[in-house]
Amino acid sequence: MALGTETRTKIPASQRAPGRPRGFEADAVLDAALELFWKHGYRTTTTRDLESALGLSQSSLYNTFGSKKDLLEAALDRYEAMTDRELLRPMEQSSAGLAAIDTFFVDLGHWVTHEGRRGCMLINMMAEDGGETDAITIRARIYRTRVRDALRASVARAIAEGETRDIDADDCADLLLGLVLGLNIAARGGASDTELATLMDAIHAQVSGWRVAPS
Amino acid sequence: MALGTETRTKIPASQRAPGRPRGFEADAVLDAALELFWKHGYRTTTTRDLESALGLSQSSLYNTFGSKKDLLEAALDRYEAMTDRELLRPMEQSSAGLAAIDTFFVDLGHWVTHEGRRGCMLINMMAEDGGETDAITIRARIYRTRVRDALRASVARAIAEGETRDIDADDCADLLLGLVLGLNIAARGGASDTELATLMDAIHAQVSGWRVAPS
DNA sequence: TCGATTTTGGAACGCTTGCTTCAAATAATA
DNA sequence: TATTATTTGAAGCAAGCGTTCCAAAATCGA
Repeated sequence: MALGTETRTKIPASQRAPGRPRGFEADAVLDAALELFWKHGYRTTTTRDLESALGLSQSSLYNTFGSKKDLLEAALDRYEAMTDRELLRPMEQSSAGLAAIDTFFVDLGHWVTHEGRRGCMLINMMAEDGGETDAITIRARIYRTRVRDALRASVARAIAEGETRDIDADDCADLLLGLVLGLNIAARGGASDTELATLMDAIHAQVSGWRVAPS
Repeated sequence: MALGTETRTKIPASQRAPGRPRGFEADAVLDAALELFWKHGYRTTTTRDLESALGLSQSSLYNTFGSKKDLLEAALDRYEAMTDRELLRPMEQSSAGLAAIDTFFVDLGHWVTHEGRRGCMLINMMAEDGGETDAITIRARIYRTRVRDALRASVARAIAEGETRDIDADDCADLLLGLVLGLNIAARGGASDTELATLMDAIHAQVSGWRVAPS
């Protein structure tokens, strides 16, 4: 019986397809975890919360993802893909100038107020972490740069097409990034609907003010 | 022996000056607690942290202030007085228009970056709490209104004195308040010195752009 | 069907949390 | 000095945290 064991070492364990299969799909679980971290924050989401919301035991959770921080990282990967797809690429691939910025902020407004004022998860994490975790700090910095560059490109397009009066693309992009951060914390931190709408209006008025001919 | 107890009930306990006196000054302790909450946040500051930093035992702490949340409230009272004195009243009492806004943002820049990027404590609390605690939400809302109104008054002064071109004071104030929030989260959330300086420059450029004659 | 290998549920661990308890210490009053 | 009222320090409490352990369950190649 106990013969023919010599072939076992040749095949990597990851390809031998042994053992009990998983009772869940990792991606679906990641999306559910993303939802929790996004809505309630990292620290306040406990592994017990995850257990009951994701429908799998803590042992499976740790067995699959490693640790709570690892799970957050994996969820953030998915989140970045989401923002890329739904917020940033549309602006980057648009041929419009100021109009692209307008639609970006409208989309962002929906994004951060959707389902109980979740804000932007990456900015939430950056605020919650407070620069203590390198992985988060770096991730947030890259994200900010990405948003700023996309905004700058739109402003540059507007300038190139003679859509605007004399403005500096970098200053505009920096200002808008600051407003993205401000809008996020306003949405997340309990500002009223009125307050939020007011801020959105002010941002829109600002962008409109860059146009050559007053609308 | 057990005689002459009839006078005891006539005098209120708070005025009879009995018992062992405190070994600390409440105001100094409040300032130290404020420091901790400001720098490290509310949740991450434990009662043991307070115990060792304030130099008094937890029993004294609870005996004097009630609870951790009560201590935060008392510390926030002091913080509000600080911001009033050092940030808001100078702008409110200034006779300048746009220049008052410029100095406000310079002061704010120092304020939020001082001693390891503490940000503005009230905005920190509003972000950390996420609209869950009414006391915090209301306090933050009042503060935002206060900042916004002071900014609006300065813009209105600039308009009245013909310092600016055609702008709307309310839109400007809302925009600037959004930038106050953005600057805070940038400082608190691990943005680099360069990034912060860049944002400050963009804000300054924005305010300068409101002037009639380009500087 | 056997043995190897993995996942699963549940219990448990060690640690930290906000808060309380209580006897000892301290000081003004009578 | 005895009484009374208050603070203080140390220990302790129950609950919650992230994480680990382990026997039972489930699958596949042989």
